[in-house]
Amino acid sequence: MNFQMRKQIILQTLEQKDSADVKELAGLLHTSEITVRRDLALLAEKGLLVRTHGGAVRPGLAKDPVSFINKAAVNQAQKEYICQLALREINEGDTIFMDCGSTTFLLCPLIRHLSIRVVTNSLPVVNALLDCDVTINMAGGEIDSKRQAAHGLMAVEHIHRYKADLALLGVDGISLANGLSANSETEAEMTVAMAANARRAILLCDSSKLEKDKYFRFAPLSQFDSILTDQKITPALLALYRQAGVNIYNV
Amino acid sequence: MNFQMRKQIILQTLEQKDSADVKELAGLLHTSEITVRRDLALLAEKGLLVRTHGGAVRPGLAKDPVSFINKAAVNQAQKEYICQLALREINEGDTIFMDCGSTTFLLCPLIRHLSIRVVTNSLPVVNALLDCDVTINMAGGEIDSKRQAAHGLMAVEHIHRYKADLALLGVDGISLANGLSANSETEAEMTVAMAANARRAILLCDSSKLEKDKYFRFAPLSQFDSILTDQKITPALLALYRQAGVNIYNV
DNA sequence: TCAAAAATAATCAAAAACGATCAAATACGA
DNA sequence: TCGTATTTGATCGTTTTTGATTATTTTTGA
Repeated sequence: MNFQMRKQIILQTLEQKDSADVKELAGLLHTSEITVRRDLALLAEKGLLVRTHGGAVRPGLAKDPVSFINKAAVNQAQKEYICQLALREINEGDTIFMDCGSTTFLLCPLIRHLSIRVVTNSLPVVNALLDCDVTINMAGGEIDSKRQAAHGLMAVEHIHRYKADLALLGVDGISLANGLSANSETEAEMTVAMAANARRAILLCDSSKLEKDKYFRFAPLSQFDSILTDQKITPALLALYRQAGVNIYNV
Repeated sequence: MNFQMRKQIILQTLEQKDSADVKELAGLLHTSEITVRRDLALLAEKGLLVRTHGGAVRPGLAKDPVSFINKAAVNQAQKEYICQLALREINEGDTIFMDCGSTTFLLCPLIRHLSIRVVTNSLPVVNALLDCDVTINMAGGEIDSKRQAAHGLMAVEHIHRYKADLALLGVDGISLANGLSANSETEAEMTVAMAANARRAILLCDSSKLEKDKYFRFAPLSQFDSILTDQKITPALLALYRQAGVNIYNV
């Protein structure tokens, strides 16, 4: 058993299990722990793995988990429910716009295995979709540190260069009277741009945001194809929206 | 049993088992170990196999699976030294291009307190500069999962929309004879675009990459203002570069 | 925070493999 | 058959790899 062979087995093991410890590898390779350590040091030097105390992990695993602000925790159950509804709207091969909402972020784990193309301005979404079957396209521009997303002229221009089958959009507030409203103009701009360049634009909106107006009104409901919400919405409100001609779904 | 016959058997054995040792082959070929070694040396010279201590492996097996993530760990001390040199080139108020190299990534912690604007195509750089005094602008486009960076037409176009005071660029290989070379065309494209749109373009290049040619040659040294490297460079090499008119610094 | 346990790095020694050199065997042509 | 060239094998000093030992560092749990 020479170094090349051990290297194969070590890298293969890491590929399968993400990590391995020195004892385990020594047994697997029928060699001593010191030899394993030496091998790991060599492979780490080439960046083929990352050493840990007692073993090694795949390089991808060691990259610092980016600490994204997790608004997702608020109303998470409802948001995850909405994600399930959104998932049914996605077809293999689609190109999809996803904005920087917390709901779209929660959708990411559910679409990693799909052969689709995602165009987004959200850093957390990009991060959640790295190394999977999804082709990612990020809109460039000035980065808003708070929202961890690209906004502004360049970002909007970027979106206008693409045509998507579907836009999945979060929104801060919706009301029948005033349509969509947001806490920030730049975010609203992005929502409008994505909706304008997608064949279908769907709003992901948990029931707590319905009939809430935020400070900046920016679009009528008629510009969107449908709203996906959760089961906490009252039947009366649901009926009211439908009566107004809005396609709103919670099942 | 002549050399041609042995060659057949050796290559066939490697094809079947991926590797073989000298003892084993000597038995198989009914010959001495020294003869096997001589055969292996000849075959290795032609690239038909790769020698190891005690035997040989198939050429494919010895190749390192390319992994771009966490190259930062390789030669980290030298790279951090280069970052110190680069830091001196940056002035408050500057707009700076930074590409997706591991050296530029290591520079991030050192510039978080500066009031500058950074335009980059690298996700790790963006992440490392979130929530600090730096204004970040990310180039949009298709995301290369391996390199964790935006590349391609849109990304290059994005860069061309901006003008920077300084471009800090990593590079895979530099040689006096062939100039800059890279492992990937898309990365080279970005390097060229950034250099073209910056008042000063500086190469960050640890000494291990000097006089190394990678597979894609893409730019002459004359397009760059200077090279920053580390102290492991030999004085002879340093003199050689300076004699050729290259501004190269390691202090 | 400290102390025990685990893992590591450093040093050294042994074993295996290697390269160089030379001698023997073999093949080949005149 | 002889002489030469090529291939093969043997020997020996050198290098590489491996494993053992011990001191140091890192981790972990109180």
